[in-house]
Amino acid sequence: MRRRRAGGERRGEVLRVAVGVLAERGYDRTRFSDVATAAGVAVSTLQFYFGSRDDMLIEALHQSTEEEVWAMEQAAASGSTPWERLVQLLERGLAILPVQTWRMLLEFWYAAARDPELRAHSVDIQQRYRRPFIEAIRDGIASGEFTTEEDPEDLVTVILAMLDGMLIPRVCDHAYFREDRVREVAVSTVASLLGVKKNVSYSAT
Amino acid sequence: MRRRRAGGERRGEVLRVAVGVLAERGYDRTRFSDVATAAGVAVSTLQFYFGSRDDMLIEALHQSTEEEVWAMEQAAASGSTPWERLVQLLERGLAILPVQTWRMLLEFWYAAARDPELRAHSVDIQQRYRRPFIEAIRDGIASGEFTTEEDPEDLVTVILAMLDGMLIPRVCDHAYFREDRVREVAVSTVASLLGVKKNVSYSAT
Amino acid sequence: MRRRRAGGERRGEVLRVAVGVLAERGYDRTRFSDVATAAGVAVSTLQFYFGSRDDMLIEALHQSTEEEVWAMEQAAASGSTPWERLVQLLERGLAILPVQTWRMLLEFWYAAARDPELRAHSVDIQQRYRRPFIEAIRDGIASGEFTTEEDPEDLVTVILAMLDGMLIPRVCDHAYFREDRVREVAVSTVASLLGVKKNVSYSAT
Amino acid sequence: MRRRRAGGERRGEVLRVAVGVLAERGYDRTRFSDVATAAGVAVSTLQFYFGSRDDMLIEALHQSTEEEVWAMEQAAASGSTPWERLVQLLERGLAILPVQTWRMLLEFWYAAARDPELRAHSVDIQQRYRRPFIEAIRDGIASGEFTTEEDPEDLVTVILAMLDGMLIPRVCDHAYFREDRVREVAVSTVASLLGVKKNVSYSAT
DNA sequence: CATGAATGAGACTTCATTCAT
DNA sequence: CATGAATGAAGTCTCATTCAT
Repeated sequence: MRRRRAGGERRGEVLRVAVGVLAERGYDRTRFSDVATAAGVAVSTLQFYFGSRDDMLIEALHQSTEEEVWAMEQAAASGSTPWERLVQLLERGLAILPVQTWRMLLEFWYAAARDPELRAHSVDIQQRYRRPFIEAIRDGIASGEFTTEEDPEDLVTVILAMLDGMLIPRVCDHAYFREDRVREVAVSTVASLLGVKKNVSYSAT
Repeated sequence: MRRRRAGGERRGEVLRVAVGVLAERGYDRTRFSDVATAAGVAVSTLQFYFGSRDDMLIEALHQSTEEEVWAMEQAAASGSTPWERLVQLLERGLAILPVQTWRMLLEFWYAAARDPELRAHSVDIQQRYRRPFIEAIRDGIASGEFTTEEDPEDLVTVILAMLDGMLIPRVCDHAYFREDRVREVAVSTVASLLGVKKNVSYSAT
Repeated sequence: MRRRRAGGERRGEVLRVAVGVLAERGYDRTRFSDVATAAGVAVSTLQFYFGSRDDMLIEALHQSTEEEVWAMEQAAASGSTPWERLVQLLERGLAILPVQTWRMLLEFWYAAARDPELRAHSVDIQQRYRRPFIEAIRDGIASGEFTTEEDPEDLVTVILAMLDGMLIPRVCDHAYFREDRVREVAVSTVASLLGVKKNVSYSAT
Repeated sequence: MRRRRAGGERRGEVLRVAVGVLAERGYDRTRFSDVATAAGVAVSTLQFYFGSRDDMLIEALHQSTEEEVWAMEQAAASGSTPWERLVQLLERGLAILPVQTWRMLLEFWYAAARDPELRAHSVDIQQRYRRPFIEAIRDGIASGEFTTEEDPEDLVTVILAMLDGMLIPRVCDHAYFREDRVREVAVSTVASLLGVKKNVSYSAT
């Protein structure tokens, strides 16, 4: 079983360092000594804080995904109409963020593909991630703002796949991935999918 | 230096086994002994065949991605009109395949995010992966079959992101991912993006 | 990179054991497990102390040659006249010491013949080894005690070659090598080389 | 037990290659594959020729020391007076030869220090090596050409130690070792040791 | 609270050797 | 005669973990 021990106030700082190292090196290549060096503490201190190596890394994954979900929930709160909310959500998913953010997300999904406990967590994360999208679309359909015959669930699955799929060119730093152009195309894709008129809608952002 | 090609006929079979084990366990957790056991050969035989563990796994990644690209190129050849070709490509990307296939692909992108040599290969793979899509869209625009003002390059980036993003629910076995529904939504998304009438077009498949 | 200094007090003792094992078995045949067994510690402890096998052995070589140089410098300090000092130096080089001492010295020169870093060290060691000889001879020439037209540098090269050459019969335990007789011949050789009257001088020892 | 198998005519050439590789790399670091690469044959061919790795290397050591003894015996035959013969012997020992020669000799003594079989061989080699020196000195004493009260055996021990000791600066490529100067000093050392007048004698060479 | 010392488990790698052809 | 395929033995190295302070 994974323990979670207490520690001094530096624990929080060290966890943040661990997140960075994890994003940089990847789960299986992040050793205690990497984090220890980066944080300027002894290996045994990490064990004192977090227990085992897995505990440390899992906590780092939880922490960073939690932040990402929270950011998405915030984004949904900042628009008034369904389409505006949806655009805010898309903007967040399409934002130009430090590559570390994307690496960590990919890290999480990759790890969740094999670790049962992480997989369970990933189900939870995914649901909370999807919710604001689903609600925006449901609202838009209800109000007649959106026109579609598809189930909002499936629409969101496709929309989020589109966003998630961009992790790959981002972490691989693929040249064909032109952030600005892609944002526009992605938004207009969603617009056409929901029967929203592009010009009007996107200018709303 | 990475050695290439040593060993007799069994080498090919063993490589195929290595692909399977790699998909199952992931790069960093695939040990020589795992593959040796699965293939029924000695660990030292693997080293005789491939040189080092890394060489073995990288060759496995190359091999399997090569197959995937090849499958995509085949798919493009089987349609007559641009839209039919595009649908064939989408069908392949959306096909119900053994989860091992998706795991291996994610494995590849994940590994390419950190290994410079793999990253270089990933650029090449990605270009070849994109090409049939780009050509189909260019042809469709040229013939007037598709209506869009976006650059085909960016359209493909988004379309492939959509397909790639589905790797995540697939490898994590997320329940919200309903293969059949998603295929339909994805195809109609592309249709609407290119100004193709859904009903007519999708029935063509 | 070679790590330096880790571990507690036992490190020094263990290093001494390593010197012994190295003299006994030779560089390339001294395994971690040999030293570990001899020292009564775990193999991983040796790695904790020294880093790698090479680091351990090189430190052992440094340590023991250092001692040898030091002994020679001590010997030079114990004579008053140049000839007496020289005889002390010769005595040290000709002393009846445990065969381990000679083995270790041969080990060092042998290893230095191929390892660049050790070779550099060997240059330094050799210079310090030669110095007391050179000084004694220079002093003897200056005071008129020695009569020679050769450069002291070259004289020392030959004298030290004579001493070093005895490593071979010693480590091979060759029967023709009669310690006592050889000491006398060697000293009288040096005496005649420097124009010193044997009887008087050698009795001084 | 060490076997010695037969082989085609290339065996002799390959053995010569093995001698070179052995001098270059040292006993313990000379692998089958090193010799195989250098000789352009397969590893299994070496085993076919020589049996085991040890057999191959021991044979290489025997071969090269044999040549060295033979060269010394030749040198002794080329002088008429005892002193001339002795000078010829010294000249051979002091000759400027490829460093590989010295490396191989050191290799032999080093190996003989630990391998019982090689040690036995080294006793034999040493005796044959010493003989021409001893005979020259005995002859010189008998003829009154040399004046000494020491036992020729011990004199040779010291003289050969002087020559052997030069292996070290040679294989380590020490700068203080000035071949030409050292040859002169060494010969005059022997001259003074035997009561031979330097000027006359060395000019005889 | 935090750390350094010490260790065991587990993996990669090297390399001589066996065997069939 | 010579070689390539395949393997087992043995060693080094990495790293998480335990323990005493």
